Amino acid sequence: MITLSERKKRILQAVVADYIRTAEPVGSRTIARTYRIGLSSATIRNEMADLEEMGYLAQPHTSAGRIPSQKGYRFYVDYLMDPGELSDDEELEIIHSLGIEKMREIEQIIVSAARVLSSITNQTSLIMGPQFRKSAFRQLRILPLDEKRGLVVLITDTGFIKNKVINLHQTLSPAELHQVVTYLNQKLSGLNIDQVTTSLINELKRDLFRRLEVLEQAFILLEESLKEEQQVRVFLGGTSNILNQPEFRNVEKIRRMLALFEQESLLFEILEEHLGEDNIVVKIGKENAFEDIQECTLITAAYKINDKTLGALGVLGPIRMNYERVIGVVRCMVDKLNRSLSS
Amino acid sequence: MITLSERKKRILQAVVADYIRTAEPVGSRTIARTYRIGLSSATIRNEMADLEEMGYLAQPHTSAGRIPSQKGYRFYVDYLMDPGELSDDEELEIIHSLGIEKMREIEQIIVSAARVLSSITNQTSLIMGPQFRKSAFRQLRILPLDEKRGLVVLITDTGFIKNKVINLHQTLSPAELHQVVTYLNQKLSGLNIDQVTTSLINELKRDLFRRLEVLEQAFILLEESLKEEQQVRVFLGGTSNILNQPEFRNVEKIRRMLALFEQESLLFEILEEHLGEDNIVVKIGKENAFEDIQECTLITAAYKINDKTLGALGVLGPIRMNYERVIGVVRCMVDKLNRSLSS
DNA sequence: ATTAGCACTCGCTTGCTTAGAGTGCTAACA
DNA sequence: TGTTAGCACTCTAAGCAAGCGAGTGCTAAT
Repeated sequence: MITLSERKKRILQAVVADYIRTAEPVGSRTIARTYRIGLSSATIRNEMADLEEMGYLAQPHTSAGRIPSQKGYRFYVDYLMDPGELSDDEELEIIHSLGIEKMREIEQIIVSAARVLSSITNQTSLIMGPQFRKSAFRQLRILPLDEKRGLVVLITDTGFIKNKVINLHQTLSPAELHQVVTYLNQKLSGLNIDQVTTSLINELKRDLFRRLEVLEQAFILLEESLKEEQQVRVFLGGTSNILNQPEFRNVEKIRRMLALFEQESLLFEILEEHLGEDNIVVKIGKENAFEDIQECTLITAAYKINDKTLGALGVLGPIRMNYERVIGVVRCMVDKLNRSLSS
Repeated sequence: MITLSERKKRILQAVVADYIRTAEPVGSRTIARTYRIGLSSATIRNEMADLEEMGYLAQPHTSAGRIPSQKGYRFYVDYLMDPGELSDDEELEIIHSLGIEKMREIEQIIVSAARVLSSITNQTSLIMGPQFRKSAFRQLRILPLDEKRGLVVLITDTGFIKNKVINLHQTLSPAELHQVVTYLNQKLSGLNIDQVTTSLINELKRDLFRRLEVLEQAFILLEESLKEEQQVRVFLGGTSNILNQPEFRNVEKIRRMLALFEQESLLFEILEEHLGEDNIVVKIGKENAFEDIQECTLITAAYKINDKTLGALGVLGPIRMNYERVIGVVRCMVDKLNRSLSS
C-alpha cells in the first residue's frame, strides 16, 4: 500500500490538507495554484483520477472536486503527516489549566483535562476516570461516626481513597471493630480490587461469623459499595463543539451524537477498548467498532498512575479533522496527566 | 387581566392546547371543527382578532393561523389549565427509578432524578446537588492514613459526609491530633457551613498556634477544601431532548443551548434564584432573567432535606411545552425527593 | 349577535433557467 | 512518452415565476 509515487503522495497530501482546512471538495486547479507543486492542473487531474481509482480519493458527484476517502485519511495519518509538536506556550497553558500545582482531587484534574482538551482542539473530548478496580488493595479502615453508622475508608496503591458510609445495625465495641478490620486487612492485603469478588467476600464473611456474629449489614453494604465503585465515570468536554463542524449541520446527526453522549456506559466501552494500547490510536470512521461513531474519527491514548494503566482519554470529531494538531495535543495531555497523577 | 369572557377563555385555551400539540399556527376552522365550541369559524375568527389585539395571541404572518403570545401562555398557566395529576403507575415508576429502597449516595439519587425527569417529560432537566454550605456543622474528624497524610471527615446535620485527604507535613502524635480535633469541634459546633469563613479559620489557626505549633499545612488545606466544596454541582438529564422540539431545528440555537449546558456555574445561578420559592415556579420566555433561555420556559421547584431547602430542580424546554404534564411531573418528583432525602 | 360568502394575502412548493466550478478527453507540444 | 492547453460536458446552487392552499378580514344576509 506504500507503493505510491512521490508525486501522488504530494498530491494526496495537498488534497487532505486543503480539505481539512476548508471542508470543500478540492479541485485540481486549486492544488496547482495553492500548493506549488510545479505541475499544471491537467496533470494533477490525471493523477487525481488515478488516486480515485486506487481508492484514496472520492468524488461527491461528477463535476465536483475530490475529497479524501477513509483509506486516503488512513494513508495520510500513517505516512504523510507531520505529527506536530505544541509550542511551549500551549504546553504551559495545559499544565496551568490542569491546576497541577495545587493539590486537587483526581476527579477535578480529570474534569479540567476534559475541558482543556476540548477547548484546545475544538472537538469533543472524553476522559475515563481512573479505574479503581485495577488498583491493588492497600488498607481498609472503619471509622465509627455514631452508634448507627460508620465510615469505611479504602486505600489503594495508586493513591485512591474511596469511602462510603455504612449502617451498623448492631452496635460494635471498638475492640470488636478493630478485630474485624485487622482481619480484613490481613486477608485482602496485596489483592487487586477486582479480585475482591462477591465470593471472596462471602468466604470472609463466613469465616468471620464464626468468630464474631455481627456485621452482617456492614458486609452487605461493603459489598454493594465495591460493586458501585466499579462503574467508572466518563467525563465529557466541549460537547457543543461538534456543532462547529459543517458535517454536523444535520439535526438528526446531532441528535444521535448527543444521545450517545448521555449514555455513559457506551462511552466507557468505547474508551475501554484502547486501554491496552501503549501508543496513540487513531480510528477513522468505520474502523470504529461502534456504529454510532462511524462517521467520526476517535483519537485515544491511555494514561497511567504510577506505571499502571488506569484510564484512557480521547478526542472525538468528524473524520475531517486536523490530525496533526489533535494528535500533538493528545500526546502532550497524556504526558502531563501521567506526570501529575503519579505522585 | 382576568376580565376575559368565558367564550374568549375557551377559545384561548383551545388555541394554546392545539398549538402545544401540533406546533403549527392554529386557524379558526381547526378550532371550530376539533374543539366543539358550537360556533362557526367566522365567529371564532372575530374573537381571535380580539384576543390578538389584547395581546394574548399573535400571528406569524398575515395569512397564517394564530399562535399564543407569552402573555397568552401566562394566562393559560395561571387560569386555564388543569394542573394534571400523574397516574399511580407513573408515580411508581418515578419512585422505582430513583432507587430509593436501596441505600444510595445522595449524588446518585440526584443523577437518577435528572434522568427520570427528562425522560418522563421529554425535555431537558436540571437538578442542583444539595447545597452543602447551608447545612450546619456537626462533627469533624481527622483520620491519620500514614505518616504524611490524613483524612478529614466533616459531618453535617443534614447527613452530608464530606471528606478530603490532606498532607500533614509535620508528624503529629495521636494525642496532639486529638487535641486539635476536640478544639475544632468545640469551636465550630452548631455553626452553618457558610459561617465557617476564611477569617474564622484564621482566627482559630492563630489561637491554636499558640498552643500547638503544627498543622499549618493542614489548615491551609482544610480551608481550600471547604472553598472547593462550596461550588455546587448541577446535573443535567436529557440534553438531547431539546432536539425533539421543532423550535430547535436551527443549529445556531442548539449551539447556544449546548454551550450554556456546559457552563455549570450559569446553570447554578439559574436554579439558585428559585431556592426561596415554596411553590412550583413557571417562568415563560422573557420572564427569565438569563438571556440565553429567553426562548424557553423554565419550570422549577425547590427540594428539602429535613425541612431545610437545600436545592432546586427544573425542567427546561421550549415555550410551547405541555405545561399540565410537566408541572404535574415536577410536583411529583419534588415530593418523592423530599421524602427520600430526608431520613 | 351570528354566520355564509368572497376577495385578498402570503408563504411554500415546483419547475425552469443560469452561472460557475470542475472534470475528462483530445490533440498538440517538448 | 510525459505534460499541457483547450474545449465540451456534467452537476450543483441560486434565483425567479407561477400556482396552490390555508387562513384572514370584511360585508351582507339571517
